[in-house]
Amino acid sequence: MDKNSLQILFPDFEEGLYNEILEYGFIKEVKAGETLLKVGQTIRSTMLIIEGLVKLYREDDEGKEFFIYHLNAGQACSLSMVCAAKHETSEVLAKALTDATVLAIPLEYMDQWLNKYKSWYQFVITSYRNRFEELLKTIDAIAFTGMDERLEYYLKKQVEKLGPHLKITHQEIAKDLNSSREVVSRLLKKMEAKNWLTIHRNSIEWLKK
Amino acid sequence: MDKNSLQILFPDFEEGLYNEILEYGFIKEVKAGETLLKVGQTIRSTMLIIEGLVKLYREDDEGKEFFIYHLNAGQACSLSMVCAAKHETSEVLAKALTDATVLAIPLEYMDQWLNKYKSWYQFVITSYRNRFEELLKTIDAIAFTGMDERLEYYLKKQVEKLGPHLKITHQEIAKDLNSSREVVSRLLKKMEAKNWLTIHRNSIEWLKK
DNA sequence: ATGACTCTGTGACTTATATCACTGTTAGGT
DNA sequence: ACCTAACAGTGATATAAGTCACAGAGTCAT
Repeated sequence: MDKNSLQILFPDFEEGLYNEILEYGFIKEVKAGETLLKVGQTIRSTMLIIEGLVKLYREDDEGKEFFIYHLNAGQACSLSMVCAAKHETSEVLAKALTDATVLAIPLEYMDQWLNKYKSWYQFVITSYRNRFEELLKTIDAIAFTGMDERLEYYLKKQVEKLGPHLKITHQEIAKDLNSSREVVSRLLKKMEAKNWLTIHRNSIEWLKK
Repeated sequence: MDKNSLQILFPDFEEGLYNEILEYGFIKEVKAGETLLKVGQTIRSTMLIIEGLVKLYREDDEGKEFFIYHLNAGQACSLSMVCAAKHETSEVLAKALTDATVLAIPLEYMDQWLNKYKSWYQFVITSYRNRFEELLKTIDAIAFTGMDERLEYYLKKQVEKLGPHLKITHQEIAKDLNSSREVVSRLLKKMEAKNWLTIHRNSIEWLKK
């Protein structure tokens, strides 16, 4: 980890802030599929994503996982910020979708920097706002629309982050949407008929728009 | 508005902060039913609720209103904080449920105080965390449970804020939950049979727990 | 190439919720 | 006291989504 790559990911930070991040942050590497953060886990540091893609889930009592949003390089886990600030435990589950590199900032610096660096404060506020918006959009999707639109919204989000060739099974999609494989299969068929996508074994190719 | 009543509502603020609030904040009175904040409206100040109860909604394209949470005296509209900080527009609809008094803080002070007053920073962070949690709980309710549990959760939230005598019609409940009156009526009947509540005209009395 | 396993497609059925149509009930204004 | 609206209850039906059962098709290891 060097200053240069930090600057590319977080271009608006101040000079001193880069130095402090390099001095006090520590790198954590996670393999694809591994869990970064469990529900109920105490958070001791704020996490900045340096490389890779992380998926955030909400979990219910029976262990069902409902996908809420992605975090990619250059973003921070807002939840880890709020929780860290209050020494509380996680409310969400975070999994690495690809191999990922995460920079952990011990919570004492998170606090200090908010007073010290305007750019850090802006970054934190912006992160909150963006996550808040994602949550609101998720609520829209499940409150106002049916599975067909939710599936479309879900696929679009995946495509945005991962490109049009999605390596994913119907079963996995169903799990993320808290639906069932058969329903997803049937809806995908309909979308294929409309030429929005093509279905392959273990993958989907998005064509629309 | 005097310092004393501020101290009761916001007991953890610093001396200087009370003074600045009194100096730069301005009072806004709203009648029950009035709209405090519209979707798309530019936010120029952060709002602290001094008196009354405010309901926050998410709105869809056709104007359907989905209830997300309450704000009561001593709380702040987090959304107004995030938006204000970025000079952006509102993503939610806020309505006064009772006559309400709101203290508006012009956004320039919101920023300054974060650097100046530790207690203000704590307050902002805590507000965020609480609203974030509410949103996650709302997602849980709609993603993982059926209308029966959602109705129960909804009624409990109302009772928490308003006491066990809820002056509300089935139609209004249905609107908040994005359901229909008939469904709500039937579910309420079932709950009445279980002695969780009694149904009156224009009101419900909560008995459970 | 065979067998085992995972992924996908599909028809039949169940269940929850929404919608429609209608009736009865209560409160308030004149 | 009567009329009108808003509110509430209920059966019938429609629709979306979840579940069950099973079959075919691709992939992998031996």
